Amino acid sequence: MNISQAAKLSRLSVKTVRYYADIKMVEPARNIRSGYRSYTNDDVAKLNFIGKARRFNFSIEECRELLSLYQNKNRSSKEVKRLTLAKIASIDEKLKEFHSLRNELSHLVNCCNGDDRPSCPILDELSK
Amino acid sequence: MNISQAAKLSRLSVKTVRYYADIKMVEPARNIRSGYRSYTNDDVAKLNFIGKARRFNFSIEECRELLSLYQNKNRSSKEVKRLTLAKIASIDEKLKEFHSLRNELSHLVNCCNGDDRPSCPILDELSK
DNA sequence: CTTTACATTCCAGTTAGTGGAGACTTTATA
DNA sequence: TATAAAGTCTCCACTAACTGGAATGTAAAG
Repeated sequence: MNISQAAKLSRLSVKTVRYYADIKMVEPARNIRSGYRSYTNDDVAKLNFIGKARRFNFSIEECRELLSLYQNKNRSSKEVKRLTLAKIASIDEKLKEFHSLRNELSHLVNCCNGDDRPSCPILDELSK
Repeated sequence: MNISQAAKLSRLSVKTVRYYADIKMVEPARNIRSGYRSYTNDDVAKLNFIGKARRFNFSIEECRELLSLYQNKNRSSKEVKRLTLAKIASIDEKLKEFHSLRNELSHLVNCCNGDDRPSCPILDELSK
């Protein structure tokens, strides 16, 4: 199938699918006459896999690792679990950061009148 | 003072301070003989302000807005409060996303043996 | 006078794509 | 069959907010 069909089936944009070909993540065969990329169902399965992994916040490089584990039928689940635990840890870090940011900002907002006068505890804090 | 002194006082890197000059956020005077950037205490205060706002997750463009409000002694606190509330809302969105990611991933991890056998519910989910 | 430290500009790379131009192929319509 | 429209190709530029490095220039110290 052509790229737009593969894109539709994997719910990715054509541009993204082409990008994944460029970075050698999912390299389809080529139609010799037209030069068009020619995707198999297997290629689409890989695209789907990557799309889902990306939505799970795995980076492109992590997707590459997962994809190679996915394709290796003799792999152990240990490595996959390790990657996933690392991802959870990094998400936890971001959660912590954002939680504390949220707290600080909402504290400041609560102190700010938000009226037409110039006095502003938010700016005061930022300039300390 | 020269750029490295300004960088030290504002706890930013020299590269970053130079970058803020390039994008016309904090444009110092120049020493005519050497061409070196010459920072005043006021410039350092601005750098500090930006550094803090960046740590609060405000984008460069938002920093620009905040900085102009900061410098306008007749500003109303309304606008600052509006920007800050919008920032809180966007942080809340990210928190939500990351929370649900975390839940899904930790569910998968709990289902995965993490041993030397190939069976892996994480990969199974990603390939669905 | 030379070494060293600090400064300058400019170019490239980072992440993960997205947008657009210009050219070519395929498909649909008149 | 001619033409128009749709799909695809490659290549380049842009996004955010810096960071790293090269080549070059200036200032301070010994």
